Amino acid sequence: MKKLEGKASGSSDVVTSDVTHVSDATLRQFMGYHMKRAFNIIQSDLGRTLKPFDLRMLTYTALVLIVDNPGLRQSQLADAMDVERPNLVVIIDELERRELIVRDRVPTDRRAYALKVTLTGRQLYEKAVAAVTAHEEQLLQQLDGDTRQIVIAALKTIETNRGKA
Amino acid sequence: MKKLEGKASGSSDVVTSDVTHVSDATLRQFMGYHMKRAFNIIQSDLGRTLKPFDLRMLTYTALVLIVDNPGLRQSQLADAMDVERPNLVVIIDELERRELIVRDRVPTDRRAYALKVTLTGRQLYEKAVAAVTAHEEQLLQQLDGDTRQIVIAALKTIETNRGKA
DNA sequence: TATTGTTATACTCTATAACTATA
DNA sequence: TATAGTTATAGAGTATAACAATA
Repeated sequence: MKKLEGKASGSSDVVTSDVTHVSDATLRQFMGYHMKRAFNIIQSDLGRTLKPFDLRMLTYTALVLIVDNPGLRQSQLADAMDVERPNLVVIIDELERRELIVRDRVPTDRRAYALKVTLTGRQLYEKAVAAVTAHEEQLLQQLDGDTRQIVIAALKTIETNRGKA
Repeated sequence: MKKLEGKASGSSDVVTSDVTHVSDATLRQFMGYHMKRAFNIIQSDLGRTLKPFDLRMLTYTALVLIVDNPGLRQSQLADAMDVERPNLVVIIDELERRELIVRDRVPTDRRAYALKVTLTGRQLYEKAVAAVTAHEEQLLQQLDGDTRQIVIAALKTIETNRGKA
């Protein structure tokens, strides 16, 4: 929580309602509050890192998953990305328009597409992954390996508890 | 990462591109990836918790900070919430329209408003905080106190590194 | 009947510029 | 001239219903 300077109420005690320091006492214990703030920063920071490649977090994630899983179908990718199928369509459209991936037909199921990276896509992937790795190293430089692992494990646990709360 | 069932390619080896399990090998090391997934879950889960009170994460956070900091100004609140001032206006509008808070004039600075909770607002606050606390307890039940503190400390560190990466 | 991808649509959150009234 | 709050607006992410083609 940022400590807000505010304007001191002066030497008099007449003005009683001036807030010179914002307290987040009630929120401090809530994971969601900290998560949101940290995620906002990661999101915008990562956006800056990906801008030179004309990628956003969503297009970057989709590209990486397609490279790692050639032949992936859109519904599988949507599931893996935790994105609704309709919202994935525009993401795939964009990657295809830029000729970073292709939509191949699946011979055994003519409803589906097998997503594959192109050479151009793979080259962009290499550069983008390197940039993101360097960026994360900067962002997390003060956290040691053990701490990172604890955090990642905790985040996965939260995932697992989805819907139970 | 959810393990996707996929359809087995059958007993033959002819179909080579069927993905039966989505690998996130490249993404697994990225904090931003896990953070996004966990935050999405917290966000939607929390939304469900706050729905009976007709609150969202943003209106809830604003209400709590106003209760904890009577007389807070909008610009201070925007700063504390990491929200742009224009975006806070509609949040405050909504809370005021529902008579949960009031915009009092600051006598010493007629440009500013001193935000204060009403009795109705305070009553909603009590119930909402209790519900959110219970919800978080459910969501984080598998994480012990030490782990939670490590995670929160890590999230704050990320906040502190804002813009450096 | 069920599933894959698609279209259309709506709502929320975020970000910027420009205005007003005060300081 | 700078600041507090506001208006307008645009972009991005998310969510649901309904459709055509195929299984």
